[in-house]
Amino acid sequence: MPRDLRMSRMLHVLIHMDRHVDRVTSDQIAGMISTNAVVVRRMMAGLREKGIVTSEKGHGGGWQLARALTGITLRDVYEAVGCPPLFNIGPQADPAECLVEKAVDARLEETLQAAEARLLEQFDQIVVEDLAQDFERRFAELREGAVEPQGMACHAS
Amino acid sequence: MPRDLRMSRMLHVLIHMDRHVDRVTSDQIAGMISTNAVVVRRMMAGLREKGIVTSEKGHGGGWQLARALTGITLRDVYEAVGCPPLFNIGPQADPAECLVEKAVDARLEETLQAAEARLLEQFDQIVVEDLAQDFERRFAELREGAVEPQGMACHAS
DNA sequence: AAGTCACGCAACAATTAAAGTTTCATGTCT
DNA sequence: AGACATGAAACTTTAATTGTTGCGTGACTT
Repeated sequence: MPRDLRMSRMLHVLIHMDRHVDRVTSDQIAGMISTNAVVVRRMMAGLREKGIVTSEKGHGGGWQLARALTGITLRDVYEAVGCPPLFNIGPQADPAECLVEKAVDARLEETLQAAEARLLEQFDQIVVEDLAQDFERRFAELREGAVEPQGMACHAS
Repeated sequence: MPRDLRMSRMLHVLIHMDRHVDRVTSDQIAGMISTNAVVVRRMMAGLREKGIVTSEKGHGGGWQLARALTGITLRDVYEAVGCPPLFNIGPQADPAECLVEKAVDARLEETLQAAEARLLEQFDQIVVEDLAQDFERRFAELREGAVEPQGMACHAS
């Protein structure tokens, strides 16, 4: 299995929603991240449950941001997409019988847990607005340079 | 896909090899970790290339430890099994065109890289002997308690 | 010299979770 | 009524580890 892209994709979408559009449909979002509307709804449902976005059915409906990007941390988004396992390595899931294996598993788990805690702390300290400003810095640099600024808002705008 | 178990499994095997047996066949190792000999050879080949174990063909052959456990770090074992990706999450592999996506991917990658570097430092500072002593502590505690010490060397001894 | 044991290697099948797809139902605006 | 958009269920596809089978090679035993 390749890596879990949900968090990365949702961050991408949130910034577009804040900077470029007021209300978007699942189909438009699907265009941004090269997938289809059902996959989008699946992921966005998690964001809605966390109060990050709202959805409206029917004609003229779609998705809207519910909070400013300054109030959304990477941790919020990570949890919104269902807290997928952070690590690809580790001991087997079900507890071992062998004492050697138990000792190995415990130490490995402990080390990974500590790393996970540190990473989640990082996620707590970064808000999506930080990433949006990273984008604007890149955009400004591109305009200053000799190249014309194409691809600013990918497929969406 | 479940988690990558190779590192955990090889740590388990190395401790058994040091504490319980002098020379083991792939089949015996397969019995320890509940798999078959081919899977074992695949993983052990990496350890051999790193100089951690040696192998001998033919009658009476098998695998032997080449170094003391005090000289083998978790990092060594991690690299020996091929440096599998540590994280299950992250941005997509191929570089994005959209500037927003680029900014998101760069920041996420940077954060994960930092976490990876910290974790690998931890792996550098733990030697397999440390885990072996964890095991012996557990074993001693079990003998002191009222329970008989079964399952000391799992299926192997 | 024959036989057995054990690694080396190549090719293929099984498993698992994310991602992708299809279909239908529900709600809302014009 | 009709068009649009989300909600939800069921199924297929994909990618990587793991599991399996078969054959070749080397080494010890009798």
